[in-house]
Amino acid sequence: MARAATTTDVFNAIAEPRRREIIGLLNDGQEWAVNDVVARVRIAQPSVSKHLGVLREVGVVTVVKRGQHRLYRLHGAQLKPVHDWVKIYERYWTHQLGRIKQRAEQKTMDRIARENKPPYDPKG
Amino acid sequence: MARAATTTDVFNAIAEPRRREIIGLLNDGQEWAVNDVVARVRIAQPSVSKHLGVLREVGVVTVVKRGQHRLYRLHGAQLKPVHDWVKIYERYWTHQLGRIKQRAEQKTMDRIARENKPPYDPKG
DNA sequence: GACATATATTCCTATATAGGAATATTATGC
DNA sequence: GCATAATATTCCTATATAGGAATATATGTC
Repeated sequence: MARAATTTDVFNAIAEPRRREIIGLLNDGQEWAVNDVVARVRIAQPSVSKHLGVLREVGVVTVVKRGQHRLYRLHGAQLKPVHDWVKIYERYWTHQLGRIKQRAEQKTMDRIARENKPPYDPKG
Repeated sequence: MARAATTTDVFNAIAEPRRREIIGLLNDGQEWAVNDVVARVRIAQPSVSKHLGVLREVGVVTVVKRGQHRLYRLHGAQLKPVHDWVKIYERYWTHQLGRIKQRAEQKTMDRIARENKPPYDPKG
């Protein structure tokens, strides 16, 4: 099987750094014509159109026609699943204990982990 | 150019849902042997090994050998860049205004956006 | 209608997957 | 040393990119 399409979900869509860059631009709450983006990120216009297309397919941007322009707007709420997912792991970098205390806690976890393993029977 | 390698950064690594699933398992603070993971997620062992390899390359998991086992442990701090990035967009879904107020605010933003555009000169 | 502007689409290529199957590697027990 | 267990690696294939180049499709202007 190949890798999932970039349009499969928002996780795949934002894996591409240029798409994150574009999302960052649109975060000013304004509507952006394609050429506005082009002028800022210095990616060729067809590539920008394609990236915007991917973002639109996953709902991260919306688009309206106005004259010969297509105005893109960020629909940031679509990024929530990423936030929800990664938030689960927040405690790994926030809630800063001192290094020493942290290491002690780590050792405790190690011991507990060893005592409790295995959490289930692979052959069950 | 092809898509960036899954091991390029953590954004690419977590785009694959099965890898996120594995990360979720390891979040119990314990060490997991490969077969423990295999028994839980019902992906073939070679695939699990490969997924763990990708996660290891981007530093999301660490591994130690113990006997014939390889014990994988989550190093969740490596997920911080994802959190930092997506946190920028938190205001799109938290800080809940009522629907009506939200829509009014939206219209205000629309007007401001129109008045202020363009924020720079594409031909400058 | 001719022409320019804004944007999308098509065609191309190199590259890299994810999974399956088979096999290799490493460690353990006897 | 041999069988077994645990894990990694290799080989295969279908698929899907991202970007470049060229072109197509509106739309606006005179």
